[in-house]
Amino acid sequence: MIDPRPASAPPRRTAAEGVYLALKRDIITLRHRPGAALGEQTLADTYGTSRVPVREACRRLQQEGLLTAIPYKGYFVSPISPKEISDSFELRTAIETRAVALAVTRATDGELARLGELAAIEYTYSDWVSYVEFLDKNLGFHLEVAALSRNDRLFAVLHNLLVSMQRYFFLGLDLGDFGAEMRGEHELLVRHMRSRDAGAAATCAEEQITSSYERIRRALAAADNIEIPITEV
Amino acid sequence: MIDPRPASAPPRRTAAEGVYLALKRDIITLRHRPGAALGEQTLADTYGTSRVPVREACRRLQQEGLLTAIPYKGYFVSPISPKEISDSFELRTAIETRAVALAVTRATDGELARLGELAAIEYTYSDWVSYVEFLDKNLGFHLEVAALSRNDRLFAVLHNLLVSMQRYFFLGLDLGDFGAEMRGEHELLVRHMRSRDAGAAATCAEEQITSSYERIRRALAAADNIEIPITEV
DNA sequence: CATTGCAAAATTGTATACAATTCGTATACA
DNA sequence: TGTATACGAATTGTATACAATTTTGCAATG
Repeated sequence: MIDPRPASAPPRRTAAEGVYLALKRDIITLRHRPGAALGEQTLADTYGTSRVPVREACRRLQQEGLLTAIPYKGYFVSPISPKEISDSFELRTAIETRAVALAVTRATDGELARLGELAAIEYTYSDWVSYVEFLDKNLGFHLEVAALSRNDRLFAVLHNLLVSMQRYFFLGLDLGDFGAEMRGEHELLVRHMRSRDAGAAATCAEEQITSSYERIRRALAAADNIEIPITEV
Repeated sequence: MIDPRPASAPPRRTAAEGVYLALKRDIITLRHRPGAALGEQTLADTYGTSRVPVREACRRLQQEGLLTAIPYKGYFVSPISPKEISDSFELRTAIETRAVALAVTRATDGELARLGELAAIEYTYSDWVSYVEFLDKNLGFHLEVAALSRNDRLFAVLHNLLVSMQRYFFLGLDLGDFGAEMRGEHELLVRHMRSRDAGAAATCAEEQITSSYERIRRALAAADNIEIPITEV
């Protein structure tokens, strides 16, 4: 008899898993500001469990780059520096452009059609709720592209990267009114993919990632004088 | 006062760290065959510690893809499948070609000169010791290229990937007599980098990674009839 | 003979206690 | 005043005990 569980079993609902998810959410949404000091005992008290599950959660988040451990000081929410943002986008470009090219050669027409549906997302400017919803759907779109590459290892790495990059969008930066533009970009990308032009699709993806980075960079520069939680430890 | 420790502090010599390193080495060198079953208690006995440090080590190795956990069965050394090898090389190509291109634009002449020294490595065919030594130096060369990209995040991901791929070279496959050829490839790559031609260097790197993959693929196909620890769980 | 129920065994998850290490600070001393 | 040092506080690391969950073997039953 074959194990009835799906290939990648969903993690059991355990205390460690709970702390991991809650802490991750709180870090990504910047409820814990970059640079904030945490401690195993404090976290254990906060989340109502003991230090052991907290340790496990923190080690995972550390490996994902969201937490930084300083021995005998505690855990710290990894600071967001301009270089970290730049590095992340650079790595993302390297991986995601390849993912797009691979997806073009491997995805079925049906899958690309479905991807087109996922691309039809926007947000309304200065509407926070709509913006957060958009972020979630946008992540889903890019993860789907990654999945269509049919490369599990690539998917895992890109997934981790994209999730940790979500944090940048919660900085409260005024990126501007780009809902429609981004939707257009997404749909253009899918169009290139559906016409099975790997080169054009990859180039298109690279341009879009670059312009996304530029939007953040500009907003960051413009917000230079206000309170941005970019810490220098 | 600035913390006198280097930016990335070397991990303390702790029991968990010890188990992690030993287990990782044993997995990479295939002392633990792919598919082999391990268990927390067994490992704790083996390495002379308790289950807690073992758990931590296993979780890390799991995230790095070297271990697979099956609930209430134990940990298993991740099997090596043709698809896993293919996926890994694909991801490696995506990241390393970009690393090379970035290094070309960012490394100093001195750093590239030093890289040229690291490139001067060979192995003598059918000499296992020389081969293992070569593997280590070869990893060092590619890691140095990654470091010269000046992208910490890219470095971390590529580092993890390259280390886990070392396993493939311990399968006992007869890759053939390519010591001199690979040295030539390395030196050609460095030459392109020193002439600051990012495009040529990236293309060169991609070709070399592909040919490395082809060597493994051919050897794997040739060894199809003999005992290769490619497990299907 | 297949299926179900159940209890024992195995494994993982969690809490707690304690050991080990490091840091900060106060104090002694030159 | 500057420096060394010793001690206490804080933090992480480890072991052990126990609880929770799942698997497995076996027998009973249709």
